[in-house]
Amino acid sequence: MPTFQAPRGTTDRLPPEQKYWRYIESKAMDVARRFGYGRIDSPMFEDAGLFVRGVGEGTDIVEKEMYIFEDRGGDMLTLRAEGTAPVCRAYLQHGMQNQAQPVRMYYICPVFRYERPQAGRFRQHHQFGIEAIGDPDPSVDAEVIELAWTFTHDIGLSDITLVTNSIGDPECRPEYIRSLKSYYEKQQTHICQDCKGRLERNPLRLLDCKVETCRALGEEAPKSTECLCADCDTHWNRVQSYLDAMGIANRVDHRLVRGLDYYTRTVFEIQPAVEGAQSTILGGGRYDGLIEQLGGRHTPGIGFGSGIERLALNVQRAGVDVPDEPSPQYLIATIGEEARVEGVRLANSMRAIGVGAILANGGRALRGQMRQANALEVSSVLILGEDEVRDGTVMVRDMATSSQEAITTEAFLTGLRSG
RNA sequence: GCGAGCAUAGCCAAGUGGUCGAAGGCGCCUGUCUGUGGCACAGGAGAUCACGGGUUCGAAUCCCGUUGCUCGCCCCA
Repeated sequence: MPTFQAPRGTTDRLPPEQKYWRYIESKAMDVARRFGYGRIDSPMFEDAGLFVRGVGEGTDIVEKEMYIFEDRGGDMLTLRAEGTAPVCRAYLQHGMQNQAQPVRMYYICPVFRYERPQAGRFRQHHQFGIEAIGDPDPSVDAEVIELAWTFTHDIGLSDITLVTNSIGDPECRPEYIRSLKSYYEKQQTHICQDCKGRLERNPLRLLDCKVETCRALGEEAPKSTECLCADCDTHWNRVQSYLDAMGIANRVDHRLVRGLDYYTRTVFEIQPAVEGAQSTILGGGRYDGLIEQLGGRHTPGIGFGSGIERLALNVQRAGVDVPDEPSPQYLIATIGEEARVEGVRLANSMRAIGVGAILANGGRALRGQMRQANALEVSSVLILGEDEVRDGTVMVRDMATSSQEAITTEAFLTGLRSG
């Protein structure tokens, strides 16, 4: 064991894995561009109260998963525990209610939660997320879901399912929760120990219990979509008809509820086909009460978050053909100290005009330097020895064809400049 | 927070009490080829066998503790 290791639940992302991230991030940025979402980067830590007020005091995230600390000035801060609350905070702080609504923003950033790590779950993970704030219209729900669906397909995932539900709003949800509770209270003897606690603390979560008998009960439980008030019902039906119009198939699952308190009306997730507990790759919903909760005027909003580690895992599993990071183009091999100086000078000139060049390990024989070129998969090697230094030339060897020719250094650089 | 499994070089790993001053493979370095890669061959470097304690004449191997990792539950991306 080395003296120091990356902290539990964190990982080093090494060069060979970078291509997956570059791929996913570039697809994310491109889909955001097409839908008119602008990037926002918020701080990695925030006032602890932001998450307590936003996400909800009773949630697991706030209760036991936040990285919370007091800084040297005595402020209570929290490493970003989720993506939506900071964006809403920024919306308020910068007076974005004065922009054309909705304000569309996306982010790619790390998220921190103190959890036991396992497959697809980390203490520091990364999310691509979007938020559309300031418009209650169901077409925005449909747009956000369309963006999610487009994005997951753009990165090459096709064996995935979109699951949707509506959990109502403050007007109709209390009534729904009452009927849910009374249904489960009659089944007291059949539900698991955890669910007995949920009955008091968070009745909605009774629905997504994994225990077999509880699952069966959940199937038969009252459905939130059947208890919606008139406004929520209209909203829900419109979202569904817009999704229909776009041909986006979704499975309505009345057991889909989400763990953050701020959700209202539309909630949705995208799940891959593979079995496994940590399978959800994207999840979101509407949060019409959140901005008010954070001290602003009543402002509707909707968005989603998507875990990049889980996306990368699924991209690899699906065998998606991800383009390789470009390998360096030129390696400069030198023989002897005089040539070494020329090599340093040449590399400097090449880099100055924007061409990639790396100097071979000079302590090695030419043979060893060539082996290095091969290992690095460079396309060409520039060889500098006594002859080249004397003649002011460079030997350009094409590694694919094994052909080489000497040309003057000046001509070589001119060739590079002209492309 | 709860439960289970695992821990031998950078990576994969053999080994289940003495023949281990630890096999093999990948990777790395050198040479065969004194200025030329991929292949082959030869050689080399690299391991407090996670850490601490115990049992034993003897421990990588058995026992206990610690730490770490992995997987599952909870929850979530």
